[in-house]
Amino acid sequence: MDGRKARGEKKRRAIVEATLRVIEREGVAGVTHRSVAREAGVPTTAPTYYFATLDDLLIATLLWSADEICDDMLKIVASGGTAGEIARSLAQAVNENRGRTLAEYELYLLAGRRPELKPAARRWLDLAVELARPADPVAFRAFLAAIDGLLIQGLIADVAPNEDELEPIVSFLIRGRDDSTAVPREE
Amino acid sequence: MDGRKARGEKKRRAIVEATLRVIEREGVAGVTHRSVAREAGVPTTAPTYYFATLDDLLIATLLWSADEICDDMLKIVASGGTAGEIARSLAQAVNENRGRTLAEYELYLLAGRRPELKPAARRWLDLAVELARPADPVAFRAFLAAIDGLLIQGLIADVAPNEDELEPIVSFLIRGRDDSTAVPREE
DNA sequence: AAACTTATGGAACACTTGTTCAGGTAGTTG
DNA sequence: CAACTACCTGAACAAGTGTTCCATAAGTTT
Repeated sequence: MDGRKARGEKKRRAIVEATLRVIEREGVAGVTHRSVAREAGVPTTAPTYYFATLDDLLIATLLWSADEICDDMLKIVASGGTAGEIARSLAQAVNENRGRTLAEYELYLLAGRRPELKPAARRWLDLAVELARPADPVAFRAFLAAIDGLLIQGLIADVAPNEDELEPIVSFLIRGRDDSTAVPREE
Repeated sequence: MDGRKARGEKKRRAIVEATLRVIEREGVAGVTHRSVAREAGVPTTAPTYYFATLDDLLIATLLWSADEICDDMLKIVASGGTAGEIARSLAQAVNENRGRTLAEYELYLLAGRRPELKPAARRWLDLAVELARPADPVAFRAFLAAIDGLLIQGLIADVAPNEDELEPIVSFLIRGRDDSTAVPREE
């Protein structure tokens, strides 16, 4: 094992994390080699060294962000996956984690223009289907679509909705899915 | 009436339309004074002349795009507003008009970072509520959220969904709203 | 510890960007 | 038709961009 490579891997990840922070703060438009380097506290040319092109850096950030989204979802499912849990998570996403959510959607749209990124962007959707094994696929797809819509609309609301406002909507979507299996399967 | 001003107004609008075309093609990232000028067939400095800053140009484009979205929605409502009509519209948005839809969502997110743009970005939502006067506001909000979700998820699907795939989902969302006003499936 | 390899970073380059500005031009007015 | 004014634009500039390159430092192997 080469210690040099290990250190490199670490710095590489630090750069990706810094990129996500830059996007949270200034949007994808604010991502430049220099701004990322400043944020990560590495030399100006480090991002160029680790990522052939600026695009590659954004792609790596999207992939990493996609992983995090999946992790978050697993946590929600693990904690029961009730309407209340989901509503709390959504409320957090558009309030405390507003910047992060905004960043995730900017990266989401990036995938709209890069076919090779699509699988990563929608990984959480596939994972959700796999975990829930919905009895009524149509209702479940409506539910998943509404999640995205609630988040994105929460981002452009004058005051972002809180848990209590979201809960009835989420509840409606779950109930509508199939009354007999109101709660998603646990593991 | 000064003919000079009339001509200016026309050119101003041409620049905004060119901006939207650039966003469709290359994304917000591709918008520069020069790229817009090239697209509109006007001198390089014309965009700067008509819009104090590049931001102002994007803002004007968002406002114009918001108007168009509202127009489209009015058309759908005028044509009956059935699940089938809505599904056809959504299918068009993620297929024939894919670029346009992508552009609209990029501008949407722009509003997430510019509070003053939020009202314009969600105008179609307010208009929808006004037109529908929903009996069940919770269900209607779920429906509106799902619209956004279906579009954005359609943009990152490997193959965008067509009218027939969307119709059951839209239908489910409308039916859930209020069983007594369920729309009979045609075709 | 010497030889070797790989990671690293500062300086530099060519390029594009947003924006300024002074002059010219077209439409309006007396 | 001459004077005027408001609109418009081409050239130019300073600032910031992505990326290259090579000298150097750091780590590994012999």
